[in-house]
Amino acid sequence: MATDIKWIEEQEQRIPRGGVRTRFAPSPTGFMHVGNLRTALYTWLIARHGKGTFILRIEDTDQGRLVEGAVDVIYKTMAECGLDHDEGPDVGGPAAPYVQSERRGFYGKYAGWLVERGSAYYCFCEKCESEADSGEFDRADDPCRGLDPAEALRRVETGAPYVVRQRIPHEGTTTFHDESFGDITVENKTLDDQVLLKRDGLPTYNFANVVDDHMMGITHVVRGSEYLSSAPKYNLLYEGFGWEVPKYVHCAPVMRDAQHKLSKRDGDGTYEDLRAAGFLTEAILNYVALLGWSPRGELAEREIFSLGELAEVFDLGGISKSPAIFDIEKLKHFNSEYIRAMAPEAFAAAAEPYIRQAVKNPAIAPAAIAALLQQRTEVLTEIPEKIGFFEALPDYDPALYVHKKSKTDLPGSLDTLKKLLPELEALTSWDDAAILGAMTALAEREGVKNAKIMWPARIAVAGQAVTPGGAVEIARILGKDEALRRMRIGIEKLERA
RNA sequence: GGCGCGUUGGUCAAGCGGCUAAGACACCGCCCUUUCACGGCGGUAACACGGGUUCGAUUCCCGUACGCGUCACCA
Repeated sequence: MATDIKWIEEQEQRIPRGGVRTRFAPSPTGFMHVGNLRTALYTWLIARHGKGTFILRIEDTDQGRLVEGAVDVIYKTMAECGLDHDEGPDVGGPAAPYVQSERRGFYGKYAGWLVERGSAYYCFCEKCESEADSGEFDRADDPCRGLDPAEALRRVETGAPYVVRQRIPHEGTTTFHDESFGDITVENKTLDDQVLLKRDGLPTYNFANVVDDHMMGITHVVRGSEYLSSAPKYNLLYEGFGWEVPKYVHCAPVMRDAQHKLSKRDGDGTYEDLRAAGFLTEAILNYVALLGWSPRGELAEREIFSLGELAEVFDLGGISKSPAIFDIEKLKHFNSEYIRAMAPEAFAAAAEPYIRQAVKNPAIAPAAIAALLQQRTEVLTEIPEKIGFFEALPDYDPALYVHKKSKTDLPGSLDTLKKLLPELEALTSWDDAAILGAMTALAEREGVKNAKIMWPARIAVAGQAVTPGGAVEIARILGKDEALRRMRIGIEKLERA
């Protein structure tokens, strides 16, 4: 059971070197929540900023928590977000395989080697665990730690069940450097001899991570700050192996509110949910990028960045050390900015399903409504409720005709509609210019402000005060017959009122 | 509880020894306008607290408080 040094050396030769290499290493346990997405984004940005390599690695060692289809969600989300990877399970690469369960055989060899190097040891005591839990057992007293190596090896070879533990010095301190947190020093005695290889021969996450990151030549290890306190142990592990320590980049968590981290059970906590809620991928990425990172210097006031622009300006120093609260209102703002910046055709395409959800009338072109909506839509899902009146005139309260700013009242509105109706009936063409012309001409003839004509017209035609677009556009889209029919209804209503 | 990390307006945040302490979201007001929206202008609102160091602290150091993380054969 002596370590196969030759094998180790071969692996060493395989390690891809040169340039920045980062990896996103999710475990497929469900959907991608925002904090995860942000980690993926930062990891990708570091690679792209450094003209380096971005790797996708699937960490599926925990069979118990595997979720069906979760790997596909990861692929799909990454692709949709434009976070393309250069190496990964689906595209291969020099450090293949990229799925941890397919790397099973590696970890035991490395663990054995680490034991030989003196930085780990075989632990046979079955009672350690329960006794440690009950506080009756001090890990420092573990007899296995001091066991003669030859004796330990002999017991392993006889088939005695064991785990491999990291041998952490009882004295001294360990200092590691984090790119955003700086130098952090801890006393070694606060660190415990963590398990590296479990009784079933599989590695723990902490061990697999270090081995894989090394074998894949990762230069920047990006992860959540929940790993900050294990970082010293990682450092000791790298040192034990005699490996170069990568740069650490720890990111503060994304919070749902002051008390709660975003988690998968939160309604809008995942990328998928946000998409379903009507948010655009670009807006989500832009917002998430700024949740925990901000550009410095001249760019500090800027907020809108495309993915490519982010890659250009992203710097490790801009990463925040404190948790950020996810604010859906601000995301809405970003979303509306992105919606307004879209090409009209692109917006029409994105909005069409939502428009059709509310307006089935085949005579009405979704694109016509889309044009009215683009400048005033924050989230796509709010569209249906805004345009229901196109499908059917709501039964509205005549009081809507009273509007102080336009100086309209009930009798005045009735008068206006009565005068406007024949004018519109007489029109030979039904476009914005013609309709507007009829309305402004009437206003001029009556010697009143446009608003005094427009307001009653809007109410009559839409049956509500707040609408996308004005009376002219709505009348045009409804078509002459329907628009005039609604005006007659308005007149009836006013006569009865 | 031990250890580690953090703390600028309600939220995201700039600041990195000397500033009237940026900007954005939200909120309020005004203007524009064919309502709402958009846009323009303006406003309310912050350095957690206490000690130092310094000519001078939001900025550096030490405490306190609060928050987060971690102390698994889970990741």
